[in-house]
Amino acid sequence: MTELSWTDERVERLKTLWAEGLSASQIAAELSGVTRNAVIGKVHRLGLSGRAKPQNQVAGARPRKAREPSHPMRPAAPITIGNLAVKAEPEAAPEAKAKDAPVPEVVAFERATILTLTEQTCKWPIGDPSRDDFFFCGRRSDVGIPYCAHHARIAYQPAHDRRQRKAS
DNA sequence: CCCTGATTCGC
DNA sequence: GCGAATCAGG
Repeated sequence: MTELSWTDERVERLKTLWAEGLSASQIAAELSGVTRNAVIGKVHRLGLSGRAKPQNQVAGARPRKAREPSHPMRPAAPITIGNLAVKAEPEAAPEAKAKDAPVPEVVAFERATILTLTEQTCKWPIGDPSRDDFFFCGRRSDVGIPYCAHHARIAYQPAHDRRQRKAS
């Protein structure tokens, strides 16, 4: 039974995955038989977009660029510092499906910069590396370990597969 | 060039 | 309603 259409179940998964922050292509790879375009198209038709739903919308207003102001803090791509290869965390683990408290997790960062990184400095990236307000966690880490205990945990968590399919 | 989502428009 | 093609950005 390979009904190729947006059944309730499929739409549900789409919503869930989208809400979890998976990219359209990843979702497309997850749901067989659909391309990322299809996913995006459906997402828009469903009214989901940007993953942010400001319940109120001025009638008539058409905020073309209602995009998210980027993530305030998110490790993304791997970073290479000298001969130290720093891997950004694979995927932030969805705490509890937006159910419990968001958990502020405000830690005392040391605002380390590349110049102040040492073998014992946590190299967890904070912010957007392309911005000037970017810095590293900087707390003390064990020798040989790129992250402090806190971030090492996060970095190791997931066992998810990097599903990056290529459509033809 | 890789990727991302947004929008358009023929079906 | 659907999604490929296209567009715009990183």
